[in-house]
Amino acid sequence: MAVQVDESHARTRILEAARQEFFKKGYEGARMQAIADAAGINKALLHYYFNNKETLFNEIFEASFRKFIPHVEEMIMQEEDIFIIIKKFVHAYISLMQSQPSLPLFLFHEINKDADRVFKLIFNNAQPTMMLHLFQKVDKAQKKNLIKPIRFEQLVMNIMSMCVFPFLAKPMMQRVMSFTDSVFDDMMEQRKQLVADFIIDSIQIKNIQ
Amino acid sequence: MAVQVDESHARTRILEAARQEFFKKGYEGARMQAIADAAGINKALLHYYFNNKETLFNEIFEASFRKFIPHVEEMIMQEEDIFIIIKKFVHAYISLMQSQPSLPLFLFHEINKDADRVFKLIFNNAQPTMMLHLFQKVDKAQKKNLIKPIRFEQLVMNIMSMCVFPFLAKPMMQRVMSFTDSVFDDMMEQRKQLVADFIIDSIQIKNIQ
DNA sequence: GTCTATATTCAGATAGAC
DNA sequence: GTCTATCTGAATATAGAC
Repeated sequence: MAVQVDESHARTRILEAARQEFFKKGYEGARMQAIADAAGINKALLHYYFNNKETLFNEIFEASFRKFIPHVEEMIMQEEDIFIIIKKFVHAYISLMQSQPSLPLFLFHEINKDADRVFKLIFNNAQPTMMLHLFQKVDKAQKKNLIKPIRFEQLVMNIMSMCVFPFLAKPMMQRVMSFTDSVFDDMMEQRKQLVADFIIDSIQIKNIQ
Repeated sequence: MAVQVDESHARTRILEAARQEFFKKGYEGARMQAIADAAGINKALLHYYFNNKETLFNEIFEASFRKFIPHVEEMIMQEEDIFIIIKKFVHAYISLMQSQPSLPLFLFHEINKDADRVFKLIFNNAQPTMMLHLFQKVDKAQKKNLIKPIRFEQLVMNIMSMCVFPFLAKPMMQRVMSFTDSVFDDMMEQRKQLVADFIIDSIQIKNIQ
């Protein structure tokens, strides 16, 4: 007898509908009615599966937040060439954004409203160690005179900026610079290479002989 | 007889309180009660000055949006050296963000919810021509072989990313990389120089003789 | 212009039938 | 599990005194 293994269709549809609604509108802007409609059910059933709006939200938020920090720790630890690390990091981040384009705006908006609440919700799991590993590799490369002496935090800001910002600013940029969705997609695909090159070009110490 | 020239204190205080509340919480998250409290008045008086929440919001949104595009058109038109243009552009943008740190998140969030509504509200005034002027200068510099052949849109993305993103990601970055407000402020001050150099380093064609 | 008190609206939540 | 109908509460908005 199939002990209900399959996440009954309704529950799954609710989660997907809720994710989209919360991502687009934020917590307060999201409507339970809209979620129910998108999932093809009614509000009562929503409350049957998830007691209330906050429960539903938290479930989605936690899962989303974990995704925002890409799983590249192992790669960083194993790889020695700092330029390859940067290339792979950029690639991983842009790919993540492509698969979840409205994730960062959602996260930043919620964090902005109440950072403490958010981080309490998240950091029962310990602080991610990715940054530490990255720092060590950058530090080593600087000591070997492979890259210029830029402050680590500034370098990370630059990399993350160029990977994530376009997805935050997309609707605005599209208006100001008049390009279509398809052009945007092409640009983002290009950026996997372009951003990595851009970073490397600017930090690399070129030995001119 | 002083024909009420002075924007009676209350109205000014309301606008300032409302700006902060809307910037932090977004339209739906903002509370008229909170605005009234912060302005040191009560809700009824809010409705006396501004008929309703939406009116108040629109007033603030329009003014904010205009600010987001810095007034650098004249500078761009007059200056010939593309590297100086970039330096001044970066400086202007970061300075703007320093004076209005939560402006971009607010704008992007509201635009994300309903881009059409927002742009209808804004673009009675014509499309800003800044981008066009900037494009022409970049194009000219490329034809003179001063800078590498990067696509214009990508270059703009890179510049804006590095100027604006840190202010969007601040609370998140502070957690992940553990730095204080004062360190953040110092970093942003540094970035006026650093970002400009970073960009120029990566697009400049160096004539090695 | 500013207030207290009250009305209205609407979204989240519940009761209960099937 | 799923629905219709209803309740509750919170937030916006208004009436009207001073």
